[in-house]
Amino acid sequence: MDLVPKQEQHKEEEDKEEAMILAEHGDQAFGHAGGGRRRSEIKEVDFFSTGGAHRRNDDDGNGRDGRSREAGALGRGNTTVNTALDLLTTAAAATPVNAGEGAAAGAASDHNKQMAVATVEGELRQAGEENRRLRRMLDDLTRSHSALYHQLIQAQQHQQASGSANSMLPATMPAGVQFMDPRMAPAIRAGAPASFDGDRGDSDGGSGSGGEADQNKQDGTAGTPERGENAAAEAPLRRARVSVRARSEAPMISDGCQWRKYGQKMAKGNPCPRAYYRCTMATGCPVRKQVQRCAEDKAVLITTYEGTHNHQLPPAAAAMAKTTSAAAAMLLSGPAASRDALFAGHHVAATAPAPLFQSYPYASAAMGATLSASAPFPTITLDLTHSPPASAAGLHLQHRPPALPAMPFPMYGFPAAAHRPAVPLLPQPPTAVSLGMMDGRNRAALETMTAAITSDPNFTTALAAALSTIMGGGAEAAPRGGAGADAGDGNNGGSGTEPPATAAAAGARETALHALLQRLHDSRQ
DNA sequence: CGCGTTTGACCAGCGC
DNA sequence: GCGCTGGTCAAACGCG
Repeated sequence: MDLVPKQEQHKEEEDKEEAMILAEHGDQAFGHAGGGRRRSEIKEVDFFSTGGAHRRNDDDGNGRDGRSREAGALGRGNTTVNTALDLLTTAAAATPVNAGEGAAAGAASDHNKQMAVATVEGELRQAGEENRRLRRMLDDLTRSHSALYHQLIQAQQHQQASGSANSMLPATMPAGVQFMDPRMAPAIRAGAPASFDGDRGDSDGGSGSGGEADQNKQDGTAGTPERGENAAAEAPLRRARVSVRARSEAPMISDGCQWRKYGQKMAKGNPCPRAYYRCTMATGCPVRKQVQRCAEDKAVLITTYEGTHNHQLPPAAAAMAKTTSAAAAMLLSGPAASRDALFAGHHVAATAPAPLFQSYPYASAAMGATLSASAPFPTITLDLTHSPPASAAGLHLQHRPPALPAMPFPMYGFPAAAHRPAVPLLPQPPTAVSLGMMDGRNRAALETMTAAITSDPNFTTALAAALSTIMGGGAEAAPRGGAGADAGDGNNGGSGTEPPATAAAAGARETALHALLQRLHDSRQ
């Protein structure tokens, strides 16, 4: 698990990124001086698509070639943080000055040019200060995360020392992380910081070789140590389920995986049939899901996930898997008191160490998550259907509005609180965007975004990536959309009717991220 | 013809 | 032990 950014292999992209930043900021500055737009509008921030993170508008004449796909690894887990933001201040400032030197046609013209240059320099200084401030925030976040992670490792070690080998892993490992992405387990147990692992879950997710390897994992005694060593412990945990409630007219929410329907039953107390799907992205993948419409509100689609993927996931699928894994982790590692109360009558395999859950102080409330005590298995429900009313205009990006909206949806508070418990980011009730008011495409994209942001074990990295992306300038709202469109397209099983994310969804993401940043900023003042 | 869906049958767990 | 329910299987069917 490499928290260390892949700086070497992405250096070239970063260099190009810096050039892009320069161009854009220069454009902004002149635009401002001339009464035009103050800043280039950020059109899309895509955390997940293969190319979206670096996709941008070509208005500045620096259109990207095919390398953007490769560079897009940032959204899939490239932990590279563009920390070269300050460079634009000095480098960009030099450009207009030089441009002005050779154009001295007259005294009045010179004066105007000097005024313009002064304005530009002021703008650039402001931008530089803002960049530095953001970097400080990022550093703080990184430190906070490291501290929390250290707590987690300590808890693991403590558990390992005091408990049996079998009980250790389920007790300390977020179950979903373990099962949804077994590759993370060794690194976590070794104390290595987890990284936004989307890059590994996507690159060859659908390749035959990967499938073979996955099959080996599946067929062998253990593709990963924990599968073999903790087979007994896995059994109960695998029964944990994560249910996602979302308003959708589509027969199935787009989660990036391939599913095959293997059954349908009429469930008691619900006129709508329940469909059973199993993951077909790899042979033998044990993950299954149930899809059923809510009896009370047929517009609400209830998707329940169970099991662990034994294969690599495309970005979109990884995002959803992370959502479920985070939820499962919260479910299985939550504070004993509340969980036991909720799960009275259910046996939960292990008790989570307090430090682990301390990093999720608001998780349940923030995510709108509810725990079911009546379900046959421990089930956590992520209710994405309820959210305070808000203007749909919140979907549209307002570039640094005076008063940024609150978190677009409850889950946004989760990571902030998770990794900066000392900063009261969450207590405010969520307002802004109601998922229930969004159309299916926006919602799917937002859910995907939510997934990555809220469930990523290394939120700092995710935030860093997002910051880097945003600071990189306005990304083009590509027609194919972000949200792992590439990976999300060839999936959805037979009912793949959900379109890729839209620009509106990207706008929502931007707004959300701005809100997050604003809260971080406010919290520090 | 291959693949995915449909649908009735079968099985296991649970409560009474 | 029996019945109910959830979950899965597998043959039949439909579609491209």
